[in-house]
Parts: sequence; C-alpha cells; structure tokens
Amino acid sequence: MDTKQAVIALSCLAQEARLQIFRLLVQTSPAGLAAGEIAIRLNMPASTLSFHLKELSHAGLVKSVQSGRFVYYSTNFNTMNALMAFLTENCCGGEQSCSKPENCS
Amino acid sequence: MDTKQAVIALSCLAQEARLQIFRLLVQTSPAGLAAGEIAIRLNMPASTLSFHLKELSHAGLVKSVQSGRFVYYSTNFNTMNALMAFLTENCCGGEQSCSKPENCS
DNA sequence: TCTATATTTCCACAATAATGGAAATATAGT
DNA sequence: ACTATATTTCCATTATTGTGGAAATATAGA
Repeated sequence: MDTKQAVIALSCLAQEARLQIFRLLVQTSPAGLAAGEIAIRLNMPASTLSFHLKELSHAGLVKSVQSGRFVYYSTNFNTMNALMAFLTENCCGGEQSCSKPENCS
Repeated sequence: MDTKQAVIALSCLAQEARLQIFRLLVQTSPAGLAAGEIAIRLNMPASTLSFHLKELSHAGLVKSVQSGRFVYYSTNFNTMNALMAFLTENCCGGEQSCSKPENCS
C-alpha cells in the first residue's frame, strides 16, 4: 500500500453512509450480504447505496459476487489489513514495545 | 468511539498532507516533532501545515505540548487505537478466528 | 525594548463529493 | 414472451474543503 491508495481507502471510509456499510459487512463477513439486504438494514435508497458500494469496491475495501439476481458484498480484508499496517508502519521508530501499537500511548 | 467521531478521524487521515504528517508522527513518537521540523521534513508551507495540524488535533489524532518557542506534536494513540477497534468491531459476528482481523480474508 | 525566530490566523479562489428520484439493465420463474 | 424483483446508471442540485502568501501573535535572548 502507498499513500495514494491509503488516501483512497480512507476517503472511502470517511463518510457516514459508507462507514456504516463497511462496518455492517465486517460484522457479517465472510458471508456478506446482498445489496438489497444492506439497503433494508441501513434504511438507504438503492441508488445511494449502489453509489457507495461502487466507491468501496473501487477502493478495494469490499468485494462482490453475483448469485442469481443478487449481488453479495463482503469485506476485503486484504486491503483493510494493509491499511492498518500502513498507518502504524515503523511505529515509534521500530522500538520494541511498539510492535503492537495498542501498547503505545 | 462512535460513528461521528470515527468519520471525523477518518476524514482527517483521508488527505495526503495530513496522512503524511500523521505517519511521520507515528514514526517519531513518543517524542514527537516541532511544527517547524515537520514543515522542513515534508516541505510544506507553514500556514498549510498549521491548518492541517489543527485538524488533526481537533480530531484527537495528535496532541501537542509547548516548549519555549516550539510546539511539539505527537501521535495520540488512544484515538488511533480506538479507531482501529471501531473498524473491526465484532468482526465476523464474533467468530473465534476473527478476534484478530489479520487472520481474516 | 528591540530583534530574530516559531507558529497561527486571515482570506479568497478552485475543485470535488453526496443525495435520491426516475429510468435503464439484468436475472429468474412461469 | 411477460412479469416481478434486484441492482445500477443518469443527472442536477447543494455544500464542503485544501491551498499558500501576507499579516498577526507569541516567545526567547541580548
């Protein structure tokens, strides 16, 4: 992951509707949910949802599979994990205790 | 952390200049850097840097301490760790293997 | 108090992004 | 072929955000 990709991924998540979608998919992974089901659960117009799902896909944060008339969306953990790693890269200059940034304060 | 706070934090990071600043501070934590030193290292005009540091502070992602004429900025790991946790909350519905989302794919 | 240095505020311009209804497209079942 | 259902595309409107020079503010040292 480089800075440009990270900005795209972060911009994607930096939006209330998309953040809700993303978190819902994290929680329902790895199975994922059909677009319509997401729309119902988040009470979101189909066109708005579709717009946001496209953005999330483009950023590589979610993936989709078609199954009949349904399109199932789920989290792409590769991108997500890469993003997390990028944000904490070389934390505290590589100091021992910071290999897990949860330990930092 | 709630959705609103997370959006603020993510919006903050979803910007090339701020992401660079943030990562630089992650790497130089816990000591941090003076504003002027950040400006030099990132080759950024002082006013632009100041604007972005203010945003990062407001989002709780960095903290600052004044020391003489210098203001030292450093990462606020509390917010950062809370953000990470929020994004991966209840991953895969709480399934065992997903307690660490690095294991998910 | 005067000067040098560090940081922040002010301002105006330019560019980008979110929303949702209506229509279009795609798939399944009869 | 027809109907019902699922999803996406199109479009126009509205609002928000990043930028950097110049000036203002703050602190330290002589």
